[in-house]
Amino acid sequence: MELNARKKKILEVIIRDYINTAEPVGSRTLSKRCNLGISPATIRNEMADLEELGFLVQPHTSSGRIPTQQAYRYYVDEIMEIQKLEKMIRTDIHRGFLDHTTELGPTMSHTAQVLSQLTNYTAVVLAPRVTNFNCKHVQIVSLIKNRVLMVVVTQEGMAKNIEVTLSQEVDTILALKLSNVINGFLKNTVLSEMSSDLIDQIQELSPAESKLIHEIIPHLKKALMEDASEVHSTGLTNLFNYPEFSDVNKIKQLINIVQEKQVLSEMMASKDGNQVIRIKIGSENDNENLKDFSIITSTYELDGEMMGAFGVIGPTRMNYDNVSSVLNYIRNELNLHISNLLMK
Amino acid sequence: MELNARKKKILEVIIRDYINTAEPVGSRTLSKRCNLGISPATIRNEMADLEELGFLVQPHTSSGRIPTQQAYRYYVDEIMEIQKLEKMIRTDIHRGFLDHTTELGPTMSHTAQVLSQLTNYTAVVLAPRVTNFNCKHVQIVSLIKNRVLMVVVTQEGMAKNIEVTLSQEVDTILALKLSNVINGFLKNTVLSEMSSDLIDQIQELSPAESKLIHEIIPHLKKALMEDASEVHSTGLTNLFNYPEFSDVNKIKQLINIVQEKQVLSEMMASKDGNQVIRIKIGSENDNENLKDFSIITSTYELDGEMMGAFGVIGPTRMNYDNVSSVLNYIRNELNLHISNLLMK
DNA sequence: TGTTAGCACTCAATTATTGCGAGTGCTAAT
DNA sequence: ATTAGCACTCGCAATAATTGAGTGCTAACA
Repeated sequence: MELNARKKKILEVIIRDYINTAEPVGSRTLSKRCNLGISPATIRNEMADLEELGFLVQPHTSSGRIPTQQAYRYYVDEIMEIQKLEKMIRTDIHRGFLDHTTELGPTMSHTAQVLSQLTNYTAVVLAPRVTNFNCKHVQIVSLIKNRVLMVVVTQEGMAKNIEVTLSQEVDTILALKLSNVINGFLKNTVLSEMSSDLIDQIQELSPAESKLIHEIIPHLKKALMEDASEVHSTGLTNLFNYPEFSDVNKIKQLINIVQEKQVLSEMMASKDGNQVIRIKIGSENDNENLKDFSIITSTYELDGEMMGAFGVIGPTRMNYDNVSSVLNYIRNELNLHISNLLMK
Repeated sequence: MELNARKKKILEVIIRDYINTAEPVGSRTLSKRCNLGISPATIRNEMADLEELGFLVQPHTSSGRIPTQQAYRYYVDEIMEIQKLEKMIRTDIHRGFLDHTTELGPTMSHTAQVLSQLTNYTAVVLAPRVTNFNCKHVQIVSLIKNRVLMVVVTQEGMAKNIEVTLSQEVDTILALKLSNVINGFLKNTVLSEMSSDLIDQIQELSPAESKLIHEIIPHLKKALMEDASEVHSTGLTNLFNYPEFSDVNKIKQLINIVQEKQVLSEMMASKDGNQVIRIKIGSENDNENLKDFSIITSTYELDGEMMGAFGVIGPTRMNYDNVSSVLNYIRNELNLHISNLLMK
């Protein structure tokens, strides 16, 4: 879909204006704002064209026009360019990260904090997942009686707790022994490939111990399959200030989204082409609750492998320029600091 | 403050009615509802008295009256009695707990779930704290380079993770040794009493190891001091349906409360007399954000010692009867199931 | 032929007007 | 002490009038 330069310009100004004010924009006000020296009448003609092409709609006859989702999509694809953030802001962000990157958890919540503050929307950050394939160490800790805690440590130095109840009592000594068995195994292969046969081949186990290992392995596998990566979110109330969310039902939707961490996590982690900044506008989102929102996400990496995702949820009338710039820069920062925290 | 029987009855009916309908209640409708065979005129006189005594207010001249906070307080103290829940509901709850009490985390979130569902308000549950005094085992797990995870296990079989960065690299072997040293120490005394002098007396340590122990202990102490007990909350959106929360600002307040977990946790854990069910109405709450809400809390115990708290946040026009009954029963259930999960 | 001024028209939003009804306080009768 | 009766109050909902930003169309113009 191609537009001539003037239509493009007009569309741009309309979108920018509407993003700022949330008010339908009319030909009169527009002719003042865009210095193209065109009269309102001409603009009206162009606007009529743009409406016919599906870029604009009128909330009611004889009101200004507002951009459609298609318009935002066009704007994002063809008009806007990701700007570099101002030097001052960049250094501010950088300093903030330096103060909060000694541990993984705080880094994640700080990221969410910064995101929501810089964009004035709701921020979501997905912590790195602990999965099957990069598990380098398992420590079994006796809790009480037949309850144990399994701590799984990944190659990158992340940890995940799994609490289970076993059929027999496990004391500290036994817990240590079980840990050793599993870790010995982990030297040669990955957890997901540990089968019953392999367990039975292990020499030094008593029948009771063998039985425990047989119980433990499926629990480990199962827990590592679930991608229950932690989700941090902030700035929920930021959106309350925008007029489109003065409706309590919209707010309900938003809260439902943020609370369904599982869904959110899957959605954000899903790859979509190779784009660094992914923009989903309104109904482009699969999730029913997100139909009235736009969401912009990005990912952070370690040695080229995707570790986690982060992004911003806001109205479809979102400041796509600014958010993209912010995400872009935060992405760099995260990549930088994550590689200090984790290692391959 | 004493009221004669009739005034008391009238006040009761007004409160009950207002709790149900959120509408100011007038003398006419009242005379029908309360079968005391009194005419509206008489009721009007009584109501005027009750207003003078501070139990009722009129939103505007010539409308019905609504109860004041003082009225709710009187109702809670002098009128209402905690009912036993219906048999059917009791068994329902009990069954539900049986299905969700194999682990501590799920038990907590299930409790929150049940609470919010039974009351239709917002539920909050505080998981047991892991503190200094009942720590029986510490397991140090090497994460990567100089980063380690310390798992603290309590007498009761709860665990807490503490992630720290140390000055030297710690491998699996060293982590084990450090764990042993600390656990050896724990046999005789509690963590909070471990001093520099005592560490230096330990024989088997190399200077490097000694240095690490010197670093680790303060981290442990500090982490166990913070009472960052986990907070589970559910049913945030339940309150949205009540007319008093159709205002976005009220909702903002609520979200702020629930998000400030630290504050919430302190508030709920604070003892207040020896009451089993604690009721705070509107401005009886210290927290500014809670001034428009009522909160009813209770605690669960293990061997007579308080483990955690749970409760419900709702409008001051809260169904105090029902919520109290529910909390009362849930408290018993929790005490029962917690003692299966944890042990002294 | 593209642009613009002018004009009649539309329609949401605001303000004013009215009527209704649930409620009150007061007084006089029971 | 209680109650019926009555005049009065005032929020609320419905209706009507007003305003104003915006449009589409037509005719004139460069």
